[in-house]
Amino acid sequence: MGYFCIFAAQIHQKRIKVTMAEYNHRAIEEKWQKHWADHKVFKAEIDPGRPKFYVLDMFPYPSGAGLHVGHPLGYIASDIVSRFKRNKGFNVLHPMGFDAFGLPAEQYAIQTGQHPAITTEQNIKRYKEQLKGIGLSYDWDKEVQTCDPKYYKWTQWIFSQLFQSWYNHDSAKAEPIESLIQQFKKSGNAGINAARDEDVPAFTASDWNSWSESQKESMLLKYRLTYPADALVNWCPALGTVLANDEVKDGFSERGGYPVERKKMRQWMMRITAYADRLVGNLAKLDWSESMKEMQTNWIGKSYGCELDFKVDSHDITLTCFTTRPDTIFGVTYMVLAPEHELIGTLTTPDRKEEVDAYVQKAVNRSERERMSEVKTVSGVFTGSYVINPFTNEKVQLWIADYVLAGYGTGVVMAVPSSDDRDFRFATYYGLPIKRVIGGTENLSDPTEIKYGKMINSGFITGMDSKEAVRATIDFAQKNGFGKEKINYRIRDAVFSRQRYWGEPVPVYFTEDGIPRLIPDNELPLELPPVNEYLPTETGEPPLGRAEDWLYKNKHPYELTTMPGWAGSSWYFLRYMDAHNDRKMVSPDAVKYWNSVDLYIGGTEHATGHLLYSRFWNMFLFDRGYVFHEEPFQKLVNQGMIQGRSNTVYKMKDSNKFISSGLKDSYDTIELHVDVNMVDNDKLDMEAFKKWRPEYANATFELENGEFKCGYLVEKMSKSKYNTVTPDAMIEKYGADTLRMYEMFLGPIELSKPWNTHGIDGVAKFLRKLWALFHDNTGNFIVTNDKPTAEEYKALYKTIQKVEQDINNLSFNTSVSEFMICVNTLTQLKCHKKDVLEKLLIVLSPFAPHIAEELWEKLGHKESIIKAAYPEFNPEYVKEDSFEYPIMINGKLRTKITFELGKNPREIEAETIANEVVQKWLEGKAPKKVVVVPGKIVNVVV
RNA sequence: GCCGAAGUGGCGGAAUUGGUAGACGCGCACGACUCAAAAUCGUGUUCUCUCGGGAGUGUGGGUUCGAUUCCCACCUUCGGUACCA
Repeated sequence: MGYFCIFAAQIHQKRIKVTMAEYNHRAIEEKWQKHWADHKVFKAEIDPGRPKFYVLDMFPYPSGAGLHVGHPLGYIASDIVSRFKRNKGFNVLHPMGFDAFGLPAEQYAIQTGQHPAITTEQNIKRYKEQLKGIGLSYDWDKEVQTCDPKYYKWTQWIFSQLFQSWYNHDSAKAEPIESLIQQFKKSGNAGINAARDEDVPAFTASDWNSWSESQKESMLLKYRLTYPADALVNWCPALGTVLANDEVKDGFSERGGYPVERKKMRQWMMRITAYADRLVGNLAKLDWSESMKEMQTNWIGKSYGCELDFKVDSHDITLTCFTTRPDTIFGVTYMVLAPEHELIGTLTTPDRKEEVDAYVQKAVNRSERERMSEVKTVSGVFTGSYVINPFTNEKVQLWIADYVLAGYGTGVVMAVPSSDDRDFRFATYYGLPIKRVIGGTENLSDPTEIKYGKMINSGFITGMDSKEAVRATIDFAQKNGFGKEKINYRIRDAVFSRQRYWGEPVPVYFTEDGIPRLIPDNELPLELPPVNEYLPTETGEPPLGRAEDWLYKNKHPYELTTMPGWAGSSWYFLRYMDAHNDRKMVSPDAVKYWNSVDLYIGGTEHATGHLLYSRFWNMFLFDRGYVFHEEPFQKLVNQGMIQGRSNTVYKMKDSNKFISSGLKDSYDTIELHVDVNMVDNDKLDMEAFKKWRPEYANATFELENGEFKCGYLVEKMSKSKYNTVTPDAMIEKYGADTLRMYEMFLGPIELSKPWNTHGIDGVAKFLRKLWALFHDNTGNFIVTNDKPTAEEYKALYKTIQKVEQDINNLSFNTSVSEFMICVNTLTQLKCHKKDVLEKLLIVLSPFAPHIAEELWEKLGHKESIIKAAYPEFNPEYVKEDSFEYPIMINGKLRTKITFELGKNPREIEAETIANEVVQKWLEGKAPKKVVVVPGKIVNVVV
């Protein structure tokens, strides 16, 4: 590898000396990056006199591998917008920081004993160097790092605010907990419509007032927006921590891919469910992609329906089920409980006990993964009890089955085999009755094929339409007191505890009664204590249990779990506005001015994690008056992933001979990955390959057409596949400006595509051409003060117009094309005019800022091009003289007619076109008949 | 299974509200300059053909004078989600 780099660099330098003597990207880029940093050119300060624009990148987790060429795609796009907006006169806030708490640094610490802060710091340093090398216009004075105590002081402070708040559904916002206490004192909890735990008993004011401090506190925990609970969580034994739902994919951890199991543990929770309705409802107002909104909508999973009460036969028990299809109530032929349901013991008849116990045991012990892999299999058991359908007074069997989830609705389902697939499969398997209630299903072998229609066999709703029947049944149930309208959500409260070291400590300690108490704001931050090892303790406590003498006021134990990765990232966009404020999370003046993010660029992978949690926290802070906009991210763009393009060679088995790709089928070969840096356009550099590994030193090659061709694969970029391309290598070879433009040229930013270094030459050529156009053979800068011709202006203004449109649509690939066309045209016209260059540079500067600054300076400007005003588009020069419009003759022939400028064909009266045709078509031979198709086209009959 | 996005030359990708499909770049071929190579510049490059044309934007239909664009059905790829009642 080392050998190869030297080799490649030599080849490359030779080329540069000969061909690009003048355009020295290294010197230019170094010069301007230093200039920008020294003069703090991108510093953004509150300026009420200027309009603001906030452009945000999703800040990275600084991993040990550094950035590869795929990471900066979104950063370059947002940088172009930032620089463009600055030229347009906006005061642009464009910050960067680091999401620095996280598992990889901690795993590394476990292996090496090195404090994660040290590796994190090293990685951040490397990231910053790489980012600066690309010439991104960040205001580094606003940098934040989530692991910095000065930052996480405020993460802890937000936690405290959540702890001291409850959600009032009547006012539809979070309120201070004091207002709840006042109501409890006055009238108990009757009439309070709060987001709270399910198991809250009713109590009166005198109950409340008679309670001890501990009793009151335990009750308040059921209302607070963050609260401890014994929750069934996703436990990952390999990582030794719990994971949030969005961190689990198909039963495996998203990071590391370790198996995850269900386990009941005491956890801090975030009452995000309180905000479910607003989180869904607000999506309509946001300028996000439909797919992104869809993902969040599905994740929140709002469904309309009702709860219905079923009395259990010969018990004084009522089972409540949730259904979205109360209209099918007359088709209920049995009822099902989740295996975790708490009443199973009571409801199982003695003769069924043994079988039920065995089933429940099996179902509950099964891991999430097993349960998922057996999705389509049917299993269940009869309890021996019966329930009574409140609409028909019919007795139906009560079953237990694992297709019913304890966590959704009430854990009880009314089964309608004739309209639900799962119920149908279950009923068929166990021979339970099936009663058809929807018209049209009478003769179907699978009645679930028709889900909506006219109700049949359904008592008083027979003949109604499904929709109508839903309304009627809900009304009926409400009137008779055995049901109520209900909206159910799929989303669960978020688990907020991690059994980990490298995260924000939860600012809580416990008093003797086991009640959590907040650490006062003025004592924050609660800093991470040193520990001798980053593993859980022998007694199974989180790593913080190892911290010696770590007690609040020397006597109260602290909370030992830490916050999850998403805590720090859920509000960082606010901190950037006022990054160094040590008295407030962010000053009201700063939030008032910068308000919300105008453009947010990042990957789709955060749809149900970061982007949802951030909206939740921001909404909460809005409710409590700390920020002034409900939604944090107005416009969101998801950049695609850049995959790696791996190259492979085919080695003959039992030989050191390699076969060129096209010939491989005639031999028995094995496919091996080779470093893509030794391959150019799938042609292998054989000398470099021989030096790559000692075992290949005497390799031989079977060539085709005199060269050795490699195969290729599109895969994730990774070191082990030798397909990583770093921005550093590209910048060294081609320069940052070329890299920036090439990444944009690759295609629409939303699209995922493999990286292919090959096409970068085209962009590099463009910049060299631009440079060459304004320099003579000896390297002297040449511009003239002549007034540009109309033709030259046309080339320029077309580009100005197109690029401005493109930036507004974020379609940068076509802008790059446009620049190429412009420079090619100017080269052909031999245009060295100052006026043209000046305007072109301003338009180009967001894309290729270094070369633009350099030429700008050569033009004699003292101020950075950042401060230059974006040139106005002058339509005078771009006007076409005429346009052509297709004409139909005799309904068949087609020709074109040329029209004067300024008239869109659709704006011209069809008759006018017809007249033109009469005059111009077939000179001397007037059409016999002109047919006008209204609003469309003229059909001329000759 | 459900939801969403997308299918255009050898490749990445262009194409306003339906109006000359393939912009721009890569690659390839030829030419100029070179002793030569690189670089640079120029020409050509969807396929096919009997050189007049014919076919062509995943497939099959439809609407239209006209469809990459709109409608219906299907196929493929990618992303999300999955016993959510």
